Amino acid sequence: MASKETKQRGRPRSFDRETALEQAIRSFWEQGYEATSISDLTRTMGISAPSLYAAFGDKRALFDEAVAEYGRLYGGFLPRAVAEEPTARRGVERALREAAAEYTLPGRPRGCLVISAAQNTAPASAEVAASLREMRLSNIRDIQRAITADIASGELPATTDAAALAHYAGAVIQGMSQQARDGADRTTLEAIAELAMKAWPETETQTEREGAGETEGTGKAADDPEKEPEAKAGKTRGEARRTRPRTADRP
Amino acid sequence: MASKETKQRGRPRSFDRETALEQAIRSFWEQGYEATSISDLTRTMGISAPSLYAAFGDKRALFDEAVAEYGRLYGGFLPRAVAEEPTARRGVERALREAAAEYTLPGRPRGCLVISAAQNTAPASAEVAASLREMRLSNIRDIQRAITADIASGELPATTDAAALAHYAGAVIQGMSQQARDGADRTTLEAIAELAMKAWPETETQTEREGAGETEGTGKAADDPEKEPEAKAGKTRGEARRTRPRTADRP
DNA sequence: CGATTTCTATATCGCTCGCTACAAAAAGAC
DNA sequence: GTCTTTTTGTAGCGAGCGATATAGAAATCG
Repeated sequence: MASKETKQRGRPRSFDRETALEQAIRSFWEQGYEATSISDLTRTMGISAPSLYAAFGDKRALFDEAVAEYGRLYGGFLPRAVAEEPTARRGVERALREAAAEYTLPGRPRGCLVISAAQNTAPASAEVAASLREMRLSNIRDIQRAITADIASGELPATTDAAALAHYAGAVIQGMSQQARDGADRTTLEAIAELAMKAWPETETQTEREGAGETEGTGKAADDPEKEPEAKAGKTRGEARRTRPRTADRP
Repeated sequence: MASKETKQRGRPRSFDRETALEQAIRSFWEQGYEATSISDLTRTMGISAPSLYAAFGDKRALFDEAVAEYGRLYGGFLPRAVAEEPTARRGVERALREAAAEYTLPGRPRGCLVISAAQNTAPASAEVAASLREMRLSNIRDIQRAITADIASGELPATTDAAALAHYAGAVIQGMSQQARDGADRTTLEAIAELAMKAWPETETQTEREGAGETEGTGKAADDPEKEPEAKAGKTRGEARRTRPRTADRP
C-alpha cells in the first residue's frame, strides 16, 4: 500500500502546504485561537478560503495541526529538557533557560502558544480551552514525575513536596511567557529564571560528589535548543526519563 | 458643590447600576474582553442593550469602568501589600500569599482579570491590550521601587538586581494566575508562593536591624502585631496579617 | 391636568464571523 | 483531442457581532 508513484490527477495545488501551515502557526501564536479569523488566516497564508478548507478541514482542525507542528518546531523544549537531563534540577534549569531564549527569539511571536492561545475563550470554544489546559497540566505532571524520581533516588530530600515544586516551576514558566508578551527581553527573563532556581531544594548529596570537573564542557553543547527533531513531542511519555545516568554527570 | 438634592426628572432607572456593573465585572473576569459579547452582558446584567448603552456608554467604556471597580474591590492587594509592608520582602511575601487566596476564592472567577482579560486580543482591540499591559508593568515597577528602596536602606544587599527581582516576582504572580485558571487550588498556589520566596536574597542585616530605625519606619510601624486570627474572607482593607514574626523563615 | 424628561423594549442597522455553492481553470488518463 | 479529477477565485449563506432608531412607559414639572 501507500505507493506514491501515482501522480495527482487534478489541478495541482498552487501553494506550499507546510509554508501555509507555518503562517497559520504565527497567526494563532500572535493572536490566539478566537481572535484569529479565517480572513486573517487567508491573508497571512496567501490562499483563499476554499483552498484553506480543502487543505486543512476547518478552523479547528487547522488549529490542532498548527499546535502539533508548533510543539514539533518550537514548544517541545520543556518535555525534552526534562526527559534528557539527568536530574530534575538540571532539567528545569535548562527548560527555564531555554524558555528565556525561545520566548523572546527575534522574528517570532513572543511567549508560548499553548500558554496564551487559549485564554479569553468564549463558551463556544470551551473544547479548545480544555484541550490546551490539559497540555499545560501535562507539562506540570512531567516535571512532577521527574521530581518524584529524584526524591526516590536520593537526589532530592525526602521531605520535598514534588507537586508543589512542579507547580512552582510551571508557574514561573507561565509567568515568563506572560512577561515576554508584555515586552520583557531575554535578559530579563533569564534573570527571572536564575532567581527562580534559588528556590530549588538543596541537593541531598551536594557536598560529596562534585569531583568530576564537568562544569561547563558538555553543558555548552547540550544547550542549543531546537536541534534534534525529537520524533514526537506529544504527550504520554510514561517512561521517558529512563535516560537518567544516575552516575553523577559524566562518565 | 453640585447639590444632588434635585430630583431626577424623568422615568427612574429600574435596575441598580452598581449591581449591574458587578455582573459585568464577573463576565469580563471569566471570559475576557473580546469573548464577552453585548448579549452576554445584557443577559448577566439583567438589562436590555439600550439600557446598557445609556448607563455605561459603549462596551469599551463599560470595560474600563469594570476594570477600575475590579481594582477597587478585588485586584488592589498587590500595590497595597507593597505599599503597606515595611520591607519589600514582606510586601511581596504578603502579596503572593494574598494572591493565592484571592485567585481561588470560591464564588469568584479565578485568577486576575488584569492578567488574563487582555490576551487573545485581535488587532481591533489593541488599545485594550496595551492599556492592561501597562497596568501589569506598573505593578512590576511598584515592586521594583520597593526593592530599590530596600537596597538603599541596607535591607537588601547592594548587589541585588532590583529589576530582575521585581520581574521575577511579577512572573510568579502571573504564573499563579494562569494556574489558578487551570484549576490549581489554593493550597497548591500557596506552596508555589512559599517556594518562590526561597529565591529572595538574604537580608543584609539579618540578625539585628530592628532598633536602628530607618526613616520610613515612623508611622509605617502599624505593621500589626498579630491581632487578627486569620480572618477568613477579610479580603480588603490592608490589615497586614502575619503568621509569624520576622525572626526566621524556617521552623 | 398636559408638558417635559428619562428610561425601557422591540426591531433592527451594517458588519464580520465561519463556512460553502458554484463554475472556471489546470492537470493526468484515455 | 475528450473525460475525469482536483484546485481555484468569486460570491454569498445564515448567524452573531456592536451599536441604534424609534416609540411607548413612567417619573417630575408647571
